[in-house]
Amino acid sequence: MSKARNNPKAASVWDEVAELKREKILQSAVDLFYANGYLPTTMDEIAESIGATKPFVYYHYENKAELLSEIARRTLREWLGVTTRVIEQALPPTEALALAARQFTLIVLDMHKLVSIYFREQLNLPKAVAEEIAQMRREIDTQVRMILADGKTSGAFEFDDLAVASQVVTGMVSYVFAWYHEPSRLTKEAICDQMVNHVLRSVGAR
Amino acid sequence: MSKARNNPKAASVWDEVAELKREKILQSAVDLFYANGYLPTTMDEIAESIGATKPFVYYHYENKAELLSEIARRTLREWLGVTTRVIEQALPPTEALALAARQFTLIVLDMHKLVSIYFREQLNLPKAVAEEIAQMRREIDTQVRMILADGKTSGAFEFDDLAVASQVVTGMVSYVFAWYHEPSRLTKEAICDQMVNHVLRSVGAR
DNA sequence: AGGAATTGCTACCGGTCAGTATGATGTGGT
DNA sequence: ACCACATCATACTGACCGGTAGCAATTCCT
Repeated sequence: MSKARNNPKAASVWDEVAELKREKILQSAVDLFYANGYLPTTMDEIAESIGATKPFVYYHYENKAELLSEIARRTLREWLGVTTRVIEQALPPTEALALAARQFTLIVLDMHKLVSIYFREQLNLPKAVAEEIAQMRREIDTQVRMILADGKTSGAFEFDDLAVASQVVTGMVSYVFAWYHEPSRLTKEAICDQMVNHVLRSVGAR
Repeated sequence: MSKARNNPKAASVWDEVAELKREKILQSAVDLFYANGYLPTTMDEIAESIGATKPFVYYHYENKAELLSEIARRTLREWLGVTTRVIEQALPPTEALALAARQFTLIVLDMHKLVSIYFREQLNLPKAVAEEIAQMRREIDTQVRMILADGKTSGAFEFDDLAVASQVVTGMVSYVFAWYHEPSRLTKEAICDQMVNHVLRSVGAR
């Protein structure tokens, strides 16, 4: 996309502008994908909603699938970041799970259009990207299991099957995307607090 | 669809045959919608997969959206049936919630293709059907809240916000559709057992 | 200023697909 | 035997949309 320039200073300015355009396009795509779905949304609509034309979009993105891929990648990147940072801190299991649940929920709330699109449109991701995303999900799952297994052996948690518990926890939190919408009666912080409590209780934390 | 016939006996036989054809078509649609998504699936594919042609399908179903609508209706009908029957029994809150969670989970497992399609393709439902389905969801939510509120006032449950708790419970169970697939390491009964435990703990049942 | 590369638009193509017009075939009633 | 209707196939259409070719405008460097 960003062709090499002679002047490195001008190049960085240029890159910044191009990045801004890409961001505008993506935001437009997010709004439309969220409201009308990925397939029914046309590239013309995306372009029109920012007062541009289809070739403008194609100049900045390879194709339609690239927009969806970017949305999925951003979502998973954030989630993976949460679990990775929590693991690194080596906290006691209850605190680790509480922190992960809180941050995870906050991401679902803050990026809830992105998250919704990701869940709905997984099938429309190009094969290669789907595999890449699946890999990230496996990593997240592994890290969640580490926290849960840690808590089970230490007696902090109480549940039967590790795989089910891990899916229950991620499911409970992820599913917030399906019912949260703005304006909300509760603040994001209040919702996070509640979710942390529910998550902790669901795995039998004392 | 089923035109009135003179002979009532012949009519009932005819109806039975027609119903069988409709069912075959729907099963084919379910498999294809599940594997490839609603929009990418063509009516030709649905017809072909049962060795028929497109007009055959159109003779038995008004249009493509009717197939999706039927899938959504069946799913919601089952769920609503569960909560309604549980409420009717007027059990103590813990038992009521346990029973509802178990049956709800079992439906997600048994009809997991239908459930997956419903969640993914909600946006593609015709406006009228979407409203009809939303109404059923509200009824389910109301009934779940009744059970939870009952348990909270009686001291059997312990949680903060009723709306959040209700979504957490339904979410946890519904989300099973996202990770369950056959063949499964655990039996359906084992999964139901686990889910009941997680659900009860998540609302602080002691 | 002049030229070249970057950036964007107008206009079009090719393919797909829901839905249908028309007619062939079978089946039951009389 | 013959009609009338239900049932389904062949073949088509009309609309839509992702993607692109080719040209116009703008900008940046010298």
